Amino acid sequence: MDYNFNQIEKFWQKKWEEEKLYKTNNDSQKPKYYVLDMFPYPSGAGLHVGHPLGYIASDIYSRYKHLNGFNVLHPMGFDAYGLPAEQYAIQTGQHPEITTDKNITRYKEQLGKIGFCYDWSREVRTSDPAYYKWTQWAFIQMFNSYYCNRSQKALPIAQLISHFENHGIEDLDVAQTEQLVFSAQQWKQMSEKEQQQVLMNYRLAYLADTKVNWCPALGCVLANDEVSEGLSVRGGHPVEQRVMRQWSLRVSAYAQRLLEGLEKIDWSESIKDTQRNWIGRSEGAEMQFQIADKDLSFTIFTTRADTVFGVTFMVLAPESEYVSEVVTDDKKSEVEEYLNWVKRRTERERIADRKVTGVFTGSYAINPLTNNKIPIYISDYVLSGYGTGAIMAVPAHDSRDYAFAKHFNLPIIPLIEGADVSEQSFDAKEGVMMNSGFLNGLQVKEAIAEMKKYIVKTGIGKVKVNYRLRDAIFSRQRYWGEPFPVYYKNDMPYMIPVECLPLELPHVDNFLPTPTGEPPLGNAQLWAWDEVNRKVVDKNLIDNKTILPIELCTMPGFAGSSAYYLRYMDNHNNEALVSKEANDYWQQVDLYLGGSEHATGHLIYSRFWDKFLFDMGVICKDEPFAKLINQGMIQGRSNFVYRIVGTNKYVSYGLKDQYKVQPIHVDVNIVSNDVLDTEKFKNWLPEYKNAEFILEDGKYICGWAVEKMSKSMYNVVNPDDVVEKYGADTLRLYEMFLGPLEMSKPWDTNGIDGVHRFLKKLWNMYENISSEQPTAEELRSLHKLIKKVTWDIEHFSFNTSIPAFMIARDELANCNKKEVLQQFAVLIAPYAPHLAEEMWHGCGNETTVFAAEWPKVNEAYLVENTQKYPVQFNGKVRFTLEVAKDMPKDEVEKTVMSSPETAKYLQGNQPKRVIVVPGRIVNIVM
RNA sequence: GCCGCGAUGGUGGAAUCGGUAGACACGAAGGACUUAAAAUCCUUUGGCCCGAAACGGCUGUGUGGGUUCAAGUCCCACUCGCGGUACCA
Repeated sequence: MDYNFNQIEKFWQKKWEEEKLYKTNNDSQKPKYYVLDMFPYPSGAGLHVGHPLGYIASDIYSRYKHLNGFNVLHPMGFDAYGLPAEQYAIQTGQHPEITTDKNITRYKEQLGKIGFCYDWSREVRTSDPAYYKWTQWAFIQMFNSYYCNRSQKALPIAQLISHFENHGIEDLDVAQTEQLVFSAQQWKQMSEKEQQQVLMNYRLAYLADTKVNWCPALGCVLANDEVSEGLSVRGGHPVEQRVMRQWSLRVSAYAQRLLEGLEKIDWSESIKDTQRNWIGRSEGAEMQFQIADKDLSFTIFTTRADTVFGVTFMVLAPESEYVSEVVTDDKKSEVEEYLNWVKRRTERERIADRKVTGVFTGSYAINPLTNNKIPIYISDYVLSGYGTGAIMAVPAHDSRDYAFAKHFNLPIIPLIEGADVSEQSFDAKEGVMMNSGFLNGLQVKEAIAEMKKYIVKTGIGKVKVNYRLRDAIFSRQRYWGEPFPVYYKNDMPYMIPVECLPLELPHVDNFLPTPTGEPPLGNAQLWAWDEVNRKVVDKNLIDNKTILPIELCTMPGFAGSSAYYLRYMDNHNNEALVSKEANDYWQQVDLYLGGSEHATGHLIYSRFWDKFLFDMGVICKDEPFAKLINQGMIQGRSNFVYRIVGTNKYVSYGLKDQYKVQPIHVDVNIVSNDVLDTEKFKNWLPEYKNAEFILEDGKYICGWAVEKMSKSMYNVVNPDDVVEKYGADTLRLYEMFLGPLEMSKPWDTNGIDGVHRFLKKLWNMYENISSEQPTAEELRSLHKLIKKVTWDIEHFSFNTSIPAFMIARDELANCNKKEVLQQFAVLIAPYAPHLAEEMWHGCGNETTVFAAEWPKVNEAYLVENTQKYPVQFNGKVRFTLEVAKDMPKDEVEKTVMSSPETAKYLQGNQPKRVIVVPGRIVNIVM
C-alpha cells in the first residue's frame, strides 16, 4: 500500500480535534509542565517555512513530556496589535481588526496542517477586550505603586502618601525621576494638583516630559529597543530626539533585580550577557565639583575615582540643566550657536559623524584634590541621559577625553607609571599610580577603593551604582493598540475605575493623525469619560467638569505580550488576570521557545512585568520563564538564472563564465535540486515566455545564495506547499534534520527527499505484523534507539534523532514483531505524530498513541557479548581485537600483549606503557 | 572598539565525558529492473600514494604553537565569518 500522507494526516487531525485530545485541565494529579512558544504577530504574508521551526521543536518536547506522564500546557495565541496592520489600514482603508482577523484565520489554518498539539481552547489575542482588560488593569496597578529600594519591591502608593504626610521626603529611599525636597508640612500645604505632580515622580507608571525617540515617518514614539543605529527597527526610518509628554514605566527601578534574577534561570549565556549589557550596571562614585567664584557646584559620575588628580577639564551634556548657570555673558552667543547646532543634528548624523565638537562655557571648576582651576566645556559626547549628564575629563586615561583635549589643546597628565600618552590615552584599569598624591604607588584597583573612602570621608561625594537601563516609554501615537485606561481632569491623569474595564478601543475610519496633530484616536467620536455615570460618551459633550477627555495614545506592542503567558493558565477568567489556584498549579513557564531578537525587548519587559505582579502578590514566581531556548533563524536560499546581457538567452551555471551574464533571481519553487524546470520558467512571468536556454548535460543548473527569506528574492517557501507535496510529518522531520535547533541556517529543499523516503520505508514496515517474540538482536536495536531518542529530546538535540531512527529502521527492516514496532511508533510520535498514529493502530491498538507511555530503556538488552578494542601504537590504530564483553581490564591487556599482531609491531621491544580505556581502546606506547 | 557565537568532504551536518573523525542525508558516478522514463534497489564516494589484492601506507577537522599515551574536542596566539552593542564616563 502507498504511503498516502495527505489522507492520513487529514484523518488524524480531524480525529484529534473531535476527541479534544489536546485539551489540558488545571486539575490533575500528574506533575505539570508548561511549554510555550513566543506567540506570533499575524502578518499578512502568512507563515513561511522558517516560522514553524521553534513550534515543531516545542511540539516534540510537549508530546514527549506528555508521553512521560506530565500534564502539559502547550497553548498558542496571537500578538494581534501592531504597526503593519495599521500601516495597511492607512494605505487601503481596511480596518486593522478585519485584516488581523483574516490573518489569524490564515495562521491557524497553516498551523493546523502541521499537526501541533496546541490546546486551542486557551487561545489568547492581545486585541481581544477580554484580554487587554488585564493589560489595562496591570497598568493601573503600576500607576498606583512606587518602588521601595529598602525592601526592594513595589508597594502601594498610599504608603508613600502616608510617609509624606508624616515625614516629607525624610528617610526615604525610593525609585524616583529626580530628587525632590519637601517636608511633611510643605506636603500638606500643596494643592491636590501639586501633590499629584509630586507623586508622578515616584509612580511605576508615570507621565512625564521625556526625551524620546520620535520617528516622523511612523508618526510615533519608539522605545530604545525599537531603535537601532538611529533607525527604527521596523521599517528602517530615521529617528530623532524630541521632548514630549509621555507615559513611561519605571523599569529602571528593577535594574538590580533583573540583573540578579539572571543567575537563577536556565537561559543561554549569550542572551543573559545581552541583558547584562543592556542593564549595564557600573559601580563608581558621584562627586561634587565646586564652580570657581560662584556659590554653585555640580555632580558628576565616574567609575575611575582614582584618576581625579588627572582631571584637567569638565564637560557638560548640551541638555544639562547646569548649562545656563555656568555660561558667562561673553560666551553666551557662542554657546547658543553650538546648542542649536547640536539640536539640529539627527541621532543618525551624530552616530555617523564622530568628530570632536564642543564649546567653552567661560566658567571654571575647582579640582577638589589639586585645587586647580579647570575649564568647563559643553560637548555632545557627554550624554544627558546617563549618570548626571556631566563628567570629569581625564584625557590621559580616557580615549574620548583624550581626543577632546588634543582638539582644544588642554593639558594631559599621565597617572599610571609607564603609560605612554603622547599618541593615545591609556584606558586599561591596571598599573601603578603616580602624580596622584596619596594614591601614588597603589595599584589602580586599590586606588579606586582608597579614593572612594576619601570621597565619603571628606563629604565631596558618595559611592554610587549606575545602570544603563532606561525607563520604557509606554505611549504610542497610534490607533491599533490597547487604549490607556486614563482620562484627564485639570490637566492631570486619572485612572478609569477597575470595575469599568475594559475600556474598549473605539472605532475610527481614519487612521491618520487629526488635522491638529493629535494621535488617530482623536478621530474617535465616542471618546470622552463621564465621571459620574462612569461610562464612555461622545466627546462633543466634554465640559471638563464631569465629562472629560480620554488619553489619545495607545500602548506599545510589548504591553500585550508582557504577561500573556499568565493568561493561558486561566484564559476565561473574568475576575482576575489569573486565579490563585491556576497560578499555583502552573507556576511559571518551564520551557520557552523563541528568537533571540527579543533579548532586550520582550524578554526584559516580561521579566519586569512578572516581578511587579509578584510584588503585588498576584503570582507566585518572580521569573516568568525558567528555561529559554532560542531557535535559529531560517534564512532563504535563493536561486539564480544567468541571462546573457542584451538577449533573452539563459546560460546554465557551469557555462556562465563564457558569456557576459546578469544573474536574475528565479522562484525557488520552480527549481528542484538547483535544476530549473524550463517549461515552468517560461510560464512564470510574461517576460520569459520566449526564453532560450544553453544547457549543460541536458539540464539548466541554477546558481544559489543565502539571503533573507523574502518575496522580492523569490525564495519564500510556503509550509502549505511542502505539506501538500511531502506531508506534515516529512516537514516536521526535515526541519529538525536541517541542523541544530539554535543555529541559523538556510532553508534548502534539496534533501527533503531523503527524509520522505525514510518515512515511506517506515510505513512499509507496518504490514503483516506478527506477535512473535523479537530476537535479542532486534531488542538491542530498539533499545539503542530508545536510549538515543530519550537523550536527544532531553537535550533538545532533535536533529541527531533522525539518523538514529533511520539506522534503527534499517536494522529492523525485516522485523515485523508487534512488540518492537509499537514501541517504535511511540518513539517517533513526537516527531511524526500522524504516521505514528497509523503505526500504533497497525499494531492493533484501539487508543491513540498520545495515550501511550514512553518506553523505558532496558540496559540488559544493550549488552553485547563481544567488544571491539582498537589497538593503537603511539596513537595510530594498527589492528582491532575482539574480546569478551565482560573481560576485565588487565585481562584485555594480557590478551593484547600476547597476540601475534602485537608481537609484529613490538619487534622484540618492550613497550613503555600500555593503557586500556575500559570498553574503548588499547594504547601501546613504545 | 567591546561582548557573544562559529569555522569539519562537492553540500547540510554527526562525533553527547579528551578515546577508531566524516554517522545520517543530499548530490555525484557506476550498475540492476524497464521498450523508455519515473519510482525502487545495489555498489562506490575526504585527499594522496602503492598494488594483482589486502582487514596496505601517508595525510587530513580555518592558521601557528602547546598540554596529553591520545586533541575536531583542553590551553595560548592569530585569521576569517556571523550576531548583538556602542561616545555609558
